[in-house]
Amino acid sequence: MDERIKEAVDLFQEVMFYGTERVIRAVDNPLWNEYSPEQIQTLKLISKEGKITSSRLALLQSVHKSAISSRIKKLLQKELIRIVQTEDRREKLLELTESGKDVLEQSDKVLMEYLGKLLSDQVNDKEIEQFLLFFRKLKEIIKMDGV
Amino acid sequence: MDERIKEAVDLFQEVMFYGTERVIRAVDNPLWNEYSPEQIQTLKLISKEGKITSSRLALLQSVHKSAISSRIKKLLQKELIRIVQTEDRREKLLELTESGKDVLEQSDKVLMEYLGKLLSDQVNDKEIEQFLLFFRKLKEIIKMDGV
DNA sequence: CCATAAAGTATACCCCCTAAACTATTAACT
DNA sequence: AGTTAATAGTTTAGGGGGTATACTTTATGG
Repeated sequence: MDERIKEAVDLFQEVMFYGTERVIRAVDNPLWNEYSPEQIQTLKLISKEGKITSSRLALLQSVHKSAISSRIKKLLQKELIRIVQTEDRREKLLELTESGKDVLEQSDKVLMEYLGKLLSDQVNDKEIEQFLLFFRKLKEIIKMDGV
Repeated sequence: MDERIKEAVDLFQEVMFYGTERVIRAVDNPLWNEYSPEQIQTLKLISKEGKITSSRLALLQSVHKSAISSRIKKLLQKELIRIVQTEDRREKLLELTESGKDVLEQSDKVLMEYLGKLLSDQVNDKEIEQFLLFFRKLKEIIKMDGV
């Protein structure tokens, strides 16, 4: 295999697998102690789709439905989401409550400040364009589009 | 804030936080069912440093020492690592056993095949150079160098 | 020589995940 | 229509991840 591919894989592993964890822990904000990254992501997905079912969440997060089930339970207890019944009485559509929207908004703000500073401190104007290209390509590669 | 920084942060979040998880779950190999990503990473770090203490592992993985303690316990039970006593009888140096080296080697191979294919399928020869540049830059940004 | 610091361990408590069993409801097929 | 199969979710058991705190053992430094 190409040496450069090999290096890319190493870097991919190092940066994506382990670096991400470090960044998440470095974001020091009360919000992140109160809600887990997975919970926040769930809010984000619900917000993005407006209303969503558990099964679709499981699909989007690549996770077993029982994992979603317990997550939903916690979000309901915290009153960040609510259930909307549909005609099909097996399924439950989920949507954000006002408080859920607030939490999501705050979380976005915190992250934007942290990462924004990180990026603007270390990436100059010329590089930022290439960064965007890179991230878009990366997203494409790991097939994250809508699922 | 610059609109492009904003987009970069969004992509960063999406790709790094959530995309990584998806990739990890997509790597379908018995090895990954037997050993957790954290355990593998621990093996990798031990291998990289030859011998290492728990405290240094905690530092490198940005994790509380008690988390390392339990991880080490599991790796010892699986006989992937062993303890080497030093003069300072408080500390325990850790090193890989033969079996630990095997596991690490296999895991690297599996990952290399999976990610290697992903990359070489979707990134052409010209792009790969830029990929390397940006992974290196990314690594720098999230301050992962040696700690 | 004693107080303080450092390396690890143990425990309690939380989150995340899977697999398998189970309920309820709807779709499908003979 | 009536029975069978599929689908949406929940629950439970079991294992991994993490934190904080208290505690032991061993060094270090006044």
